[in-house]
Amino acid sequence: MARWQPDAPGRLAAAALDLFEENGYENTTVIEIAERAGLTKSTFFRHFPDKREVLFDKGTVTGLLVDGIASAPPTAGPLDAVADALDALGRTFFAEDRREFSGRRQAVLNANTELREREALKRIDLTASMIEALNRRGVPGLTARVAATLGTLAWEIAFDQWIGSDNSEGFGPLARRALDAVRAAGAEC
Amino acid sequence: MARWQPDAPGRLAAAALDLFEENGYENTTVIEIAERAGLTKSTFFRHFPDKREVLFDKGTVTGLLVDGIASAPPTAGPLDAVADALDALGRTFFAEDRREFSGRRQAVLNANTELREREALKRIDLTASMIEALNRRGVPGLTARVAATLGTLAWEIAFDQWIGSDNSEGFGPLARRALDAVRAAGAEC
DNA sequence: AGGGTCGATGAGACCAAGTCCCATCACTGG
DNA sequence: CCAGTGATGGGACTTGGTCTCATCGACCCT
Repeated sequence: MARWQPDAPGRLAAAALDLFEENGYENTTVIEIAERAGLTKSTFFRHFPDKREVLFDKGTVTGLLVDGIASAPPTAGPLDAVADALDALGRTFFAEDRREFSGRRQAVLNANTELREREALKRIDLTASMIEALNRRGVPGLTARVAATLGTLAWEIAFDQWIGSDNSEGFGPLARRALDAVRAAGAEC
Repeated sequence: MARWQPDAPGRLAAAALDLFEENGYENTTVIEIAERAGLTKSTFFRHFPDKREVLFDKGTVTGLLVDGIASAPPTAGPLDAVADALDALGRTFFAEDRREFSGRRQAVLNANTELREREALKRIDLTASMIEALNRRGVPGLTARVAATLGTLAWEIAFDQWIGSDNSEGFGPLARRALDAVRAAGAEC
């Protein structure tokens, strides 16, 4: 078996996504994933702590969001800072070339409860990171919690639109509009 | 081994909570749980789909919340309906005699990522149920989403206070206050 | 060129979660 | 007293995940 080919984690992730699409998550074995990537079970678990994690990137999104919140203008309110961060995310991570992949990945996630569960945990941890970032801007506890929660909701809405529409206008603008809509809906509660 | 003792699921859940407190979730085996309850592994998995689920009740909370939202006065706004539902929950489920148990259980959940993950999924499913219930009241999509999300946040805040304080004033009032605070924080975003 | 070091991989034993099938027991009604 | 039914026990089996050790490949240094 040929060793030393580059980017083992990337090959494993690609193989996993393919197999999950073909046969479903539950009907796919870690050994099968590893074999398709030209590797072994041992190596799979050396790169990913468990089978689910192969579909999740390691904190780069969180980092981008936290940085985006931190670097928003000091005059910006909590939700404005979140909007800036989502916009930054749209420029760097949720770029057009990643849209098809994101859609495929999300379809796989939606099809399996175990994966949805992992996604739910990631979402909570992400929200917690946003709260911390807002706290560091001086936003008081509860306000930060509300802003981060609404920001996560806007993210979710914008993401669904982004992977759904064809002639898309990019994640950033969609997120801004979603956040405005959420803000408006919150006002009339 | 004595068979036919009553309430196998309850005995399993109690044994599990005890063992998780003593040795931690990861260091506890399903077989150990079953043995302490006077049962076997087979019976455990007959009552619970997996090891995590032994700490989660089967949808009664969701039912209570959905009913509470449905039976709120027609004039009540979305967040008011949610407040009524949380109040109903405080009267029927989060009663004083369940407080100590809830605290123990929550401590175990917080100590383990796998359990936090399951909790995160439950929270999302609960929020989805609340959204549906609000939709059935005529609350439009996005507004319902925001209201349910803020309601879940208020729940979380109130629950932490409820299991934390000693001379507690009950879950219902705490939830109402939390919801008001969340509403106020949302206004200044 | 050759030997040594080091990080990444392979191989396989091992444990626990979860599934499945079948035997067995206890309670119920006739 | 006996047949039926539902809950339990028992054990084989698959898979996820951990661990340890051997091995390989690249790079470095002389």
